[in-house]
Amino acid sequence: MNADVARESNAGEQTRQKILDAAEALIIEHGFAETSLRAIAEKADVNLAATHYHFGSKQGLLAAVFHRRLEPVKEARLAALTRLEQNNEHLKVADILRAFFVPFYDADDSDLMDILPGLISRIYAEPPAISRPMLQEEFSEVISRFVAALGKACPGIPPNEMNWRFHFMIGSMLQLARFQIPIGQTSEAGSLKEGLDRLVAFTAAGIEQGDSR
Amino acid sequence: MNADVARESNAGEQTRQKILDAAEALIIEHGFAETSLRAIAEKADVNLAATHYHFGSKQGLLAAVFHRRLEPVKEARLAALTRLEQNNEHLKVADILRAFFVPFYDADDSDLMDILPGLISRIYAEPPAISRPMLQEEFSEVISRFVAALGKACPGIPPNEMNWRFHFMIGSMLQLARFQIPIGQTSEAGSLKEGLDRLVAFTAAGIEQGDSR
DNA sequence: GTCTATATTGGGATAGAC
DNA sequence: GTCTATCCCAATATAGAC
Repeated sequence: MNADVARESNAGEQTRQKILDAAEALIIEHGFAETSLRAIAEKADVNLAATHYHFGSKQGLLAAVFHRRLEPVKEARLAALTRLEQNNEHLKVADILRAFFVPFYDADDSDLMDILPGLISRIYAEPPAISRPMLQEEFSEVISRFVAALGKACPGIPPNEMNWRFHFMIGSMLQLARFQIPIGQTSEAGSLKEGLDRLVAFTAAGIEQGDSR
Repeated sequence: MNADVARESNAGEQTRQKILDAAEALIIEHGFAETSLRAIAEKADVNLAATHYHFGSKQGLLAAVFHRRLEPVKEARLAALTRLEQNNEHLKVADILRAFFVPFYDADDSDLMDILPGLISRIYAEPPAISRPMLQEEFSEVISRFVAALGKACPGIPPNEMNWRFHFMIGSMLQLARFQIPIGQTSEAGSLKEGLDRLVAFTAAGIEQGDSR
């Protein structure tokens, strides 16, 4: 993984990556509107003009930052679900949810594990005019496949209702992403892994609710 | 309600309110960082300098905007829970959750109903350095009282675990606040009221999960 | 308490040399 | 493809008259 970065030996591509890395870190920490191109260029140790050369505008940089991370998550989620469907006749809700969460919280690359939740929760924090199209673009396929799988696992729940439950599930997921531990709780040894288990249990209960199996 | 606004007849207080109203609307629509004092002054039809006179700085205005709305919500939530506890021996989880949600989604004043969800989801969207202290300040008492009530309603669940479930519940609530309908869903006649019922059902299932009653 | 006018900063974007 | 220098604008904030 990440061989694409190492392989690029020309200076231009390296600069591009440095800018993306710096922008990503600053956006996670401060949000998009609060992050200036100047701050990004300084942290990346490149010239300010390079940001415009590579990405055209601040908006273009935003899109690139997000797309670089979201694309692999999308693929991993779809692949995990496909694997699940091939190996089992009847899927359990908790397994489907895990296939959805794991590429997000628990990437193979442990650096990514620190990055993804913070980054995605930022997208959702953007004004709907910005976040809606981006989420639609990056996630509509994933959402429809997972909602369908959940519907199949819970035959009693109509599709429209399952859409809503999926919606609430996303909210819980984001809450874990934003604040790793509950507000007002003193720091706890338990890792993100423990939060993930709790998230699966909580959302599975909400999704299965009222279904007769 | 809102007699405090009408009573203030001196011009200063009227200006203050106009600024707060305008700022609130713009923050809900665009977010805090994206809203300029100029835009606020223009919408409020007051002079730019008046914003500084009344609130000192942009940050000060932010705090005032939020506090004006959060204080009544806090009081309403605590009062609703107290009323519930006085009239029943054993509370149902769904009723406790309703006492928490209703002052938020379903205020008496129907204008407020449009304002509160959008505003509160904005607070959570702010960088943690800003949102954490504000949420702690405004909500810690409410959280501890509601978590305690939920714990009493579900004797099988340890307090630490209930903290987590409460945390996830907040996430679902915010998701409904941010996007009134699920992403990718075509507009639906159902009002916010319908979403509220679904929210109660979803979160109650997650909170009661594993409890033996 | 409200206004006009202005100081000052910071940020996005671009031109043009190398 | 990268740099320096600069343009231009928008924004926060303040000074001082009324």
